[in-house]
Amino acid sequence: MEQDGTAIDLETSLGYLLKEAASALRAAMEDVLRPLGMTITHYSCLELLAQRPGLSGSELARGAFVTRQSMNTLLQHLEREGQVSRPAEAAVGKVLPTRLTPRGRGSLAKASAAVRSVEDRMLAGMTETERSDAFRSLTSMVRSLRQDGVAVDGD
Amino acid sequence: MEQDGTAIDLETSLGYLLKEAASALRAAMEDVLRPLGMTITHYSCLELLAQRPGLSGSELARGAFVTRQSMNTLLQHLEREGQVSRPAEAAVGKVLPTRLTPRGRGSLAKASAAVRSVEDRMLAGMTETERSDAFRSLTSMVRSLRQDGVAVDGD
DNA sequence: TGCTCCATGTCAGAAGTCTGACATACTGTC
DNA sequence: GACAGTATGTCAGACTTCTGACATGGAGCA
Repeated sequence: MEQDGTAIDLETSLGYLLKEAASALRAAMEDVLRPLGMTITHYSCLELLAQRPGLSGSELARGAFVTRQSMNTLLQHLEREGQVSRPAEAAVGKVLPTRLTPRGRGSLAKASAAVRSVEDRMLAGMTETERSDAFRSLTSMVRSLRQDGVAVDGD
Repeated sequence: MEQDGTAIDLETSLGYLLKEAASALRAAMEDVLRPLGMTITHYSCLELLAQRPGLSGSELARGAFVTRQSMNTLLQHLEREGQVSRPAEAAVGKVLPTRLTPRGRGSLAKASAAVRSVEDRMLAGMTETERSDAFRSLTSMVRSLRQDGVAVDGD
């Protein structure tokens, strides 16, 4: 039971460091979104819809890195609150294209500014080289990890 | 409501890319840990204890990037299952130093091997330059984001 | 000593997300 | 046309984590 070879050194593990960075970003985003009564998934959903109106629930789920069931719960909530709108029935297939309402756009404007301040702070603490290195290496990490079926929506 | 300046371009956002990479890693780890009946936080807790025996609940929480309340729930569960042990009362202060039991070490051995396979796959898909670039830029991101109070345990 | 401040452990309840399951609709393959 | 395979939306239930709150113990300071 004492094989040293199987242990993972957390101090030098790239996976641990990635988790640490993601955790720091998540905490910082939650800090600025909480005063607005918004969660990260909530914000992500609105931001995705602003950039690509008409996205389906499943597409939004993939873009926000949650299951389509979780996104469905959120969408029903947002629809009741009047932040998004969906047709009662699908025009074609089962896909229900979702769109932002003016109210949703208003919520997003505040949230987007708050999130931008976090991202700006993050970028301000990095050199130009570090930024492009981060972009390149993170892209490579994603590609490596996606080799087999490791989709978020795993059913 | 239509200020283009406030929107965040998800395609080029380093924050979004970081979340994407972390999500891919999380999904890959869950895929290999689920057959072992273990969650990521569960595994993280055991791995931390293996490297630094006697860690307190709060310290484990910080190391696993969850609140101390969540870690407490997990520790009570692990204690009932006989994977970790804690003294009934604190020797000094309120701190309850936690240690792995032989059973816990056994669980960790399997989990650690599984997680290592994921990390190896990730690293195998990256060049040596990308690995060191990732380490450097992620460290910089963490430092930038930690500037103000963005601790995991936020109370 | 007495006081304030901070860290820890814990309980209770709420919120978010997940897995499992089902019905339905499109796609391509024979 | 018939079929299997895949994708979507949804419901139900369970699990994990979170926020809020409280009590306790140590550290620093007047």
